[in-house]
Amino acid sequence: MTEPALASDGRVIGARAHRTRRKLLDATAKLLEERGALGLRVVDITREVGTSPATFYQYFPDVEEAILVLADEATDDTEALRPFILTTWNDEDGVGHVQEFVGAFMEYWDRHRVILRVRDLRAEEGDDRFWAVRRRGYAAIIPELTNKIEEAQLSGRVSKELNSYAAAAAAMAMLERLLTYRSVFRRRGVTKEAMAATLAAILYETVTGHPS
Amino acid sequence: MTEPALASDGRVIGARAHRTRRKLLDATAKLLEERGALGLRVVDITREVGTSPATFYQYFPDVEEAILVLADEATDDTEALRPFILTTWNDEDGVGHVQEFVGAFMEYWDRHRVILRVRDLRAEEGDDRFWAVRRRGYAAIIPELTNKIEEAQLSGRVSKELNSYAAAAAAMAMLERLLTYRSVFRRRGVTKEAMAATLAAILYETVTGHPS
DNA sequence: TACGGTTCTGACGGGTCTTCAGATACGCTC
DNA sequence: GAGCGTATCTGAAGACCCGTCAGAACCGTA
Repeated sequence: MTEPALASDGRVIGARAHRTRRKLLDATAKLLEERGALGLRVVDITREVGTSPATFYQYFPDVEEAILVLADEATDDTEALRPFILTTWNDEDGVGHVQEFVGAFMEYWDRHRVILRVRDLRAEEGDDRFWAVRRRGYAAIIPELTNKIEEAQLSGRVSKELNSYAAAAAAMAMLERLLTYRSVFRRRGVTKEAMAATLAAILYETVTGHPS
Repeated sequence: MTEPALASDGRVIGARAHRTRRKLLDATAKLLEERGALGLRVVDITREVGTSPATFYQYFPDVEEAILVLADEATDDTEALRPFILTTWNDEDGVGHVQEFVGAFMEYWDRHRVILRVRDLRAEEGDDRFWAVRRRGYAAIIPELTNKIEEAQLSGRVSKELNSYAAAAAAMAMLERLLTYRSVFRRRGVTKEAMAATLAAILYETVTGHPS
């Protein structure tokens, strides 16, 4: 993904244009952070960069497309999580491995939360492009979790009643969702570490069936 | 909540105005469904109702405020879930009770998904009003789940390492998140029932510590 | 310095936002 | 069921945003 960028007329763009496009993307991310997805206008983005609206349309048909590109970039970063999920979670330090995975996931989410939120909203609203990006992100993770659950089911540690895919998705959903609420936990006095530990414990039990 | 509505100049509104306001809210919900949160404009809402933009501003300072009202109404409906969570989940038909709760939750979510999505987005983006509405919704549920988990911890069925509040929130997060992905499960051949069963199983185990 | 292609933007027609002041129509009284 | 007062609605207007295009500015090269 993230192919060589094109201008709206289809031509391959040069170095200067690439820098401009980059600045526009960065400004989009910044304003998304500051004002949220609903109040995001082309003029604001270009003002932020110090260029004209017309320039924006050279590179993106609309604001949503710029967000889509950002979402795609964030999705590339899912690779950072792969190493943590390719290890076995069944050896003596299983819990430790899971904790590392959860830690990596938390960091990943922190890096990209603003974009991922909009990605997920648009995907849920039924936009196919965001849907595809989202799926690509999970394709790196859910199948591995599904495998782990199926292993656990074969050894009888996890009930065969569970649909392994649904359970894997549930585990991811839980992680993902909770990370958006860090501030709530903080207010309630739950530290980042306690939260990571709890998430890891639930994940460990759900996925491997080992008691935690 | 959902106090007697006021017009933007502060006066209490009469029956006719109430009907107009209602139509505007319904149109907002409808367009939110059809076009999503990003492409929602005042003109479209008023065109849908067959009135003028000026009328909209009689009742709401902006589109977001109308969505906030809808979110508040959806939150009132959380009451429908209370009966299912006030039962004990520790008697012989514990799993059955959990399944009923999950079923009710799925229906609740189906009724309000479009609104709840935006509510959560805006809450996560840091808007205090949406945040408060959201918290009110969970206040009806999470404390009860937290109690159940603490009970289970006292009887030694659930690890005392878990932060009970975080675990309760995790369980809710999982439910909530997954329900937005019904269509994915459908495509993968997971039926609504299988999904409900899997969710109930995970929830039952997480909250009561009984093996499922 | 002059040239050619790449990149940027001023300016425009068309739409939306938001606010008033004034028009309308509801529902109440007689 | 006519007339009235007020609650409610809206047309119109100024400001701003969208999206496009033709032409201007820029940059690298020779």
